[in-house]
Amino acid sequence: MYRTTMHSPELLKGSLQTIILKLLADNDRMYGYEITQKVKELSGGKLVLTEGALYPTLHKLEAEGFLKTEKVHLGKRVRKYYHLTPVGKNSVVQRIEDFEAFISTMFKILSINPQLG
Amino acid sequence: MYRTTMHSPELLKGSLQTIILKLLADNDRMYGYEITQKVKELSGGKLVLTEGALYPTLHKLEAEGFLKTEKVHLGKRVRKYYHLTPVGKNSVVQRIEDFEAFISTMFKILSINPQLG
DNA sequence: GTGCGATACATTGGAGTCTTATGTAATACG
DNA sequence: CGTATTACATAAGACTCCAATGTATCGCAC
Repeated sequence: MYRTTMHSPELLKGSLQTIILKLLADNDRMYGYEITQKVKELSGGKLVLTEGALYPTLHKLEAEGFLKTEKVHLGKRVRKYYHLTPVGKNSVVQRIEDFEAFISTMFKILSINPQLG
Repeated sequence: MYRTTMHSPELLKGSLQTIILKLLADNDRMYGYEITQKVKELSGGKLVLTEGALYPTLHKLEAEGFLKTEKVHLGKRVRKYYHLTPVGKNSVVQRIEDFEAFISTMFKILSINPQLG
């Protein structure tokens, strides 16, 4: 997926949108590069987003109405800030619930006790 | 992935191999249809494997040396039992550790408290 | 004795998601 | 000034899974 130092990158498939939406729910507005750095920080370096995964996903979430953008000029450079739309805000709650349901089901199948930290 | 009543089937991508290997670690030998039923049972009906996902995955795991098969004749029908190879047994432990590491990282990013059951 | 649901295997085409590679360009810093 | 970092982006391809389809047997009710 988005490059990881863990052994099974496939596991992460499908969670990138959830990660992005959650970060934007916590931080009001962020730009692409900032998201990659925040993920690296929060995961203790275990998760490193590639741009090839990030930007197409941001564009898709925007096209689907979950995100809005505003361009900010910094000297000659243009930075694109993303923030949640009202629809986006609702979907964050839903997606985290879905993720928790998924984990709960996987714990049952894999016989994992639900108190790992 | 393998059809689910949850809202985000994409989340499950990448975990099918882990599920299969774990079931075979717990049950010594199983055949395809039996695996679909066991997953349905363990997940409380939330996860339903499709054959289009299951059989290619079983064949792939066999080709990679994680599984071996034995054919059992039942009247005119042939049932294919799968069981873990020694390599397969080692990989189960590894994959579950990877899965737990993934969950741990996701919990950090999504600010989820690790005591949902 | 037959029709139907369940059992049991399998393949194919396609959608979706991510990776690798590549491209462009500005800024910071030594 | 050259190199790492910041910052955007796209394109080709791999990989995983789903939906659809195919074949065939078995158990049971009617």
